[in-house]
Amino acid sequence: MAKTNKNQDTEGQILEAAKDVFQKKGMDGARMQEIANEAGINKAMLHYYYRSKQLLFEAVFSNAFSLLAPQLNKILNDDSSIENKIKNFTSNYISFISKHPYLPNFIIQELNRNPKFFEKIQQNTAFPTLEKFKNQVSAEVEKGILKPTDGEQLFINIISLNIFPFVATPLIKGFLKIDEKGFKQLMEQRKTAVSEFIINSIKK
Amino acid sequence: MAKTNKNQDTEGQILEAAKDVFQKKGMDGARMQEIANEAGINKAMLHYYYRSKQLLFEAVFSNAFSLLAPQLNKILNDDSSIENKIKNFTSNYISFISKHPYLPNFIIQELNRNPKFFEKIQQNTAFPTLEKFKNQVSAEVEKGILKPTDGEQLFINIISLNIFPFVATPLIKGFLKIDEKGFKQLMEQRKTAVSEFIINSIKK
DNA sequence: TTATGGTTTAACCATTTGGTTAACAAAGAT
DNA sequence: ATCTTTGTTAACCAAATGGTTAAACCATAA
Repeated sequence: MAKTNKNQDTEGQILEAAKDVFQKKGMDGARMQEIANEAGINKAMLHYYYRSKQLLFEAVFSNAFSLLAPQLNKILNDDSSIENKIKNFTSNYISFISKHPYLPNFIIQELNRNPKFFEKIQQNTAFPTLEKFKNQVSAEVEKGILKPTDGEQLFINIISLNIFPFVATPLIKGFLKIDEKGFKQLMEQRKTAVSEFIINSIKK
Repeated sequence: MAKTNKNQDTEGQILEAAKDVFQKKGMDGARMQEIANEAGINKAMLHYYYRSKQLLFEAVFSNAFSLLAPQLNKILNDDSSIENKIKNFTSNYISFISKHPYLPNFIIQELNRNPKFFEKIQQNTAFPTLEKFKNQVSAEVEKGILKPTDGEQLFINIISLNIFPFVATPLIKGFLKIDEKGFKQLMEQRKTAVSEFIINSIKK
């Protein structure tokens, strides 16, 4: 069994290895040889399947981004109340990122390196927009459910509180003098602490 | 006038150029030649004054970090009330970073690349600790000024809300469909919006 | 004036790195 | 069986890059 076909999904192995290396080291720090080693194949295969480092990188980046986009959609385009959305998003997002710890930093870093990537991605992925969220905030303010609140600022606050600790993990570990275990505990607490913090602030 | 001395502070020019290049491109993306060009001198001078890329980088990094540390001290080791600290810090920090936009991302990125830097820095710089802040939060909770609040989580929230938008600028510009001007406006609003948001949440 | 010492430069070097090539291997098609 | 296509590899290449060197430069102390 196994090994009937020659190409045991080499392409997939490459993408997997590339994901690991690129997410840990970034475009500039990553080495094609290291990706090949990690995939257990010859370096020439990387070019056979993906032509260039740049294209391989873009494949990984698109992939990562399209993993994150649906997460954001949960808060932007869903029909529950703002309060429920915040609760769900916070808890889900922290769970999700705990499984993909390099993801947010990778995306942010590479977006800073080359902001044009955003446009490139925007076309491929089904892209979340803010309109609905802003309207919903206005509506709930009007109804007296929320205090006067700017939807854009609220959106920034939500993603800041949820994403930042995973982007700045070493900084937080350093200041709080905690190790990986302590960090995980803290993030576990944040699944509820963050949404409470936000809701306390905006709910009338 | 001028040009009496041979070494017109070449060392300083190098550091300045290195700062620019390293902060924009990171350790891996930076090129010694580019730093030399930006400083308008021969590449060999970089090695004459700083021995190696690694050491030049560390000089820049230490410098950047010791610029940021005092900012954090404002919130950690100062005698005003929690509420006032948050107000002052938020406003000051956003002003400060607007003048050094690459700083937070640079530090976070390079700390992720090599978390050991933290220890290296911790020895040099007068290093802010969380003890005082945590005690103060507990005290104000006890006195009934604040709702029950965990000091560590509050600290994370404060720095998340203040720093994240500057780390993830391209992301935010993308989602909100705004340009540099719109972004600056938004950050200007945040000088008060963020502290109100936090205080609304924790004040009894 | 001329040694002297730090400063600066052009040329050079070894290594790394992304990418290519040519030969080979394994299936599938005929 | 043999031809053809696809997958895979070792060896190779040119460019880039961090770093070195030896000579030139130049302010100044003797």
